[in-house]
Formats: sequence, C-alpha cells, structure tokens
Amino acid sequence: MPKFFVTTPIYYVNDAPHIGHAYTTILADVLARFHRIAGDEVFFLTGLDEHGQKVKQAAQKRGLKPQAHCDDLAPRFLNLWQKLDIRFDDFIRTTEERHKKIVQLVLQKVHDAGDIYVDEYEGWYSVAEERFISQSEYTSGQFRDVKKLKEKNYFFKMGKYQQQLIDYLESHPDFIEPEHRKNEMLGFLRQPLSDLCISRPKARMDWGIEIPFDRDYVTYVWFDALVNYISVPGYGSDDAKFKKWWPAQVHLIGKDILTTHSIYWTTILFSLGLSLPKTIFAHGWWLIGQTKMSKSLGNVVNPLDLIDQYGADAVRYYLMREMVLGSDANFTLDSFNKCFNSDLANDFGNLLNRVSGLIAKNHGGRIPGAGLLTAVEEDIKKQANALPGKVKDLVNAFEVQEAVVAVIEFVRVLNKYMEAQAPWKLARTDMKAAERVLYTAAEGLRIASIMLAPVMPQKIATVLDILGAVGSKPVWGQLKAGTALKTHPPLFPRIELDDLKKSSV
RNA sequence: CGCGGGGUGGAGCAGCCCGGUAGCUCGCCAGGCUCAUAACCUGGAGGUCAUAGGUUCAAAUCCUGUCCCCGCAACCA
Repeated sequence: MPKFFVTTPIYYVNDAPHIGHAYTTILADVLARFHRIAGDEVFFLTGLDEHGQKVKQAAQKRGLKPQAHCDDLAPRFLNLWQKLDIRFDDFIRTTEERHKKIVQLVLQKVHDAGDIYVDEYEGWYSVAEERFISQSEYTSGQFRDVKKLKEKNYFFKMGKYQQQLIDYLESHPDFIEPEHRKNEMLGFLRQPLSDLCISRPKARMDWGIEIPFDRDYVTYVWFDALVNYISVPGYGSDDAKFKKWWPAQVHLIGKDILTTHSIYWTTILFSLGLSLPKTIFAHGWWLIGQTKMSKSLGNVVNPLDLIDQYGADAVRYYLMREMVLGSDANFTLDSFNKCFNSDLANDFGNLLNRVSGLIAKNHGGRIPGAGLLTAVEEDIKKQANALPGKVKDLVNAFEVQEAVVAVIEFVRVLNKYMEAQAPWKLARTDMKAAERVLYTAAEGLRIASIMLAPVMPQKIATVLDILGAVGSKPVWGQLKAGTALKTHPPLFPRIELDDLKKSSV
C-alpha cells in the first residue's frame, strides 16, 4: 500500500492561531484525506514549537512559567483544529520528552560526525529577531533593539554542504515547489553559505533543549523545531516505524520559511545521512482587507470568524477553492459570499434539492431504478467514473484548486443534464425515463460528493447519509435503487446579501 | 539597487514554465424552464492580455527596457 506522510510546520506558540496556521493545516488535512480515500496509508503530522525567547517573554508578560504558558496556548490550537475537522495522526509539542531526547540524540550525532564546532562571535545582536545580524543589516537601520554582543556559541557546518545541496536541487526538480521557489533557493545558494549558529547560552536564554555536550547551552530553534519531522515518526526510537514513514512525501510550508526548510533542514539531514523529503511545497499568503467591500462594510473580517456562522466546511471549501497553490490570495467577505452562493448553494446544494425533491414528489421518496442507460447517461457515467482519477492527478500535482473546480464543473454538468432531460416533465409522460434520469443525477451527485469529502467532510457525510450511501466508493452503480431518501433542509442556505448589508450597517 | 507578488472584457481570477482560435466565476442584457435554496439552463454585449521595443511564419505566453499597484520590512502559514 502506498504511504503518504505529510507535515505542516509546527507553529510558534507566542500568540493565538490565525488564518495562516489554519490554511496550512487545512491544506494538509485535505491532502491527507484525498490520499486516504485513494487507499494510501497516511501519516499527517502537525504540532507546536514551544521553546525560545519569545515564548519565554510572552509567558513572563502574563506572569506565567513558560511551560504553563504553552499548556495554556496549546488547547487554542487544538480547539481550532477540532472546530475545523482537522484529522491529524500525531500532534507534537516540542516540550514533550519524546521530542527532547531525540533532539539531543541528533545534536550528539551531528557533533560526533564533526559537523558542530564552538566559536566565539562578536557582532550586532537583534533582540527582536533573536539573532546576530550582519554589518550591512545593522547599517540598514531596519532592526530595532540592537546591541553589541560577544559570545561563545556552537555552529553547524552548513557551508560544507553547499555544493551537495546545489547538486541535489538541480537533479531533483520536484524537491522544491513551486518551481520559482526552487530558483529562488538556487539564487540564494550562489552566495557562499555560512555556518549556522545553533546555540544560546543559558545565561541569556534558558527556555530550550539542553545541548548534550555542553550543559551551559540550549539549542536554538533549528535543531529543535525542524527535528520534529523525524523525531515523531520514530527516528532514534522506533526503527521500524521510521523506516516505514521517512522520508516524508511533502513538507507543507508558507513561503516565509522556505530557506529554513530547504537549506537548514536539508543540510541537517545531509549530516545525519538521511534521505530528504520528496517535496517541500511553499504556498502563498492570504492577504486580508483593503478592498472596497470590506471598506464599505467598515470592518476587516477574519475568515476564521466565518466558521461559527457558515460552518467549517464552507470555510475549508472557500480556502481550497480560492487559492491557487503557490500564489498569494486575497480574502474578502465578498468573494467568500459569492463562492458560497454560487458553488455551494446554487450548484451543489441546490442540485441535491432538485434530485431529492423530485424523487420525493414523483417516486415515493425511494431512489428509482436506472433501467437501460441511453447514450446521454452513458456519457454522464463516463464522466463520473473519470472524475476520481482526474481529481487524484490534480491533487498529486498540488493543484488543489483545479481539483475542486473539476468536481464543481461536473456538478454543473449534472444541472445541465437535469435541465435537458426535465424529469419533472417525463414523470407525466414516461415514468421509466424519469426514473433513469433521476438515478443518473443522484448517482453522479454521489460520486461528486465523495470527491469533495476531503474538503468538506461534515457536509458530505450528511449528503451520503441522505442518499443512503454512507461508505460507498466513487464508482458508478453503487447507489441502490429502492433506498429511501432522508428528508433534509437545504445543505447550504444561500447567504442573502441584502440581509447581510442591513445587519452590518 | 531591501525581499516578494501582480497589472488579462464592469469585479475577482485562470492561462504564461511546454508560443498557434482569449477561458472561468460573479455582474449586466435577452430568452427558456418552472423540479429546486428567486435557484437552474440557453444565447448575447463587453478585452489593442499595463506599456515600448525585440525574437518568430505566429506572443497574453519567450527576451529587454519603462510605468503603475500591492504585500512584507512588528508577529507570522
């Protein structure tokens, strides 16, 4: 059975979760669910990054110990994931013992391999950025809170892997996606790659994992956070498990942490002698606000606020439908409303109503038999059977938006088919034909629904329940004639834009 | 020369990597249907693909220059 190991970054707990965290995590969940229905064995990993200066500061500000602060913030993430129907397989917090001991193991191994050395460094230190900045960065005046600091620290010999990394990028076109990000990294690598400072003296910052070969130091973020990708699937603790899952199929990340992953993490893996993940995929950002619509409404709407009103599925659908992976996308309430009404209410939800309504009215509320299909139905059947493969190919190419659109386009085909066949007329003249049409439409809808299940798990579960087809596969013919349809309210009630205006004024 | 994204019919976007009738959603106009969440279906108007050059039989698509817009530059996917 093919396996699919997908990760999100582990999120930094110095603040509450926002749309960016939610987007990446939903995307990972959607990919995981697509792979599950394709029959792959899936491991979906997400979690929290809980060490570091800013966490310590955030805790101090609240008068809490760092761990108490983390324990308080972790549920906010977990609650949001629950609300959004995120079905992860493991959730790592870097303060967990199982992680800490592997981080120390990794540090020791890299040290033993001769890739870590100690050096004294004097330079400008940005308290805000928690790192030393270069002379040119200092003179740029862009960093506040800068002071001169002289300090002994441990360094990772990242520079020695520069050529190996360049060769790898050039010989593995799928490693960093989208392609322009790979080019960005190759551009970055044209400059000499310096070594990486990986420690902080406890005297200055002690909220971290102790370096095994020097107890006066803790390790800085890189060897802590990134290592979660291997510590969880069993590196150093469970060889069979690790062998099964590593390397990951994809690390999903935002474009802001591309360098961290494609350079720092990759060279760490080189040093450990491990394989690299198949793909690091950097998606774009959600830009919010600044449109006419939100201005006229006088407020900036956080997409996460829409969950309570319209449900997690609608928000998930919108986020997947609207962003072309790799580019930035704009969130506006207006585009959400349009997407919701047009795709979910008018096309998808309404098709269900048309079909179930007619079956209730003219066919005793039971799914009619298909009878003999004509050429028109054969064509629908062909499209329905082709849909899963089409969607799978698009998802594998990270074209999630296209995959969603492909399904909704098929829903439109079904609406057209209904219009052309007019089963409400046929019921008066040719009952057999009416039955055939409604079976075909319902069966098409069932298959389309299953292909949307990864994006909208809750609503699709409802649809399949209505159709009496829970657990069915996206293959033509599994809808059973004679099954009683459940009555139901509209799946996605239209958002009445006039009401909306009124209520917000 | 801070980093990055973008300029395609009224709005929002896809297409650009791998040149060859300019596509989608919304809106608008007309018609159809009247099973359905005033939804659905058909047809139509509307674009010199920012701009100036270049390459080519052929460019939204490749190359060069110019102009403009936006995000980041405090956190952060």
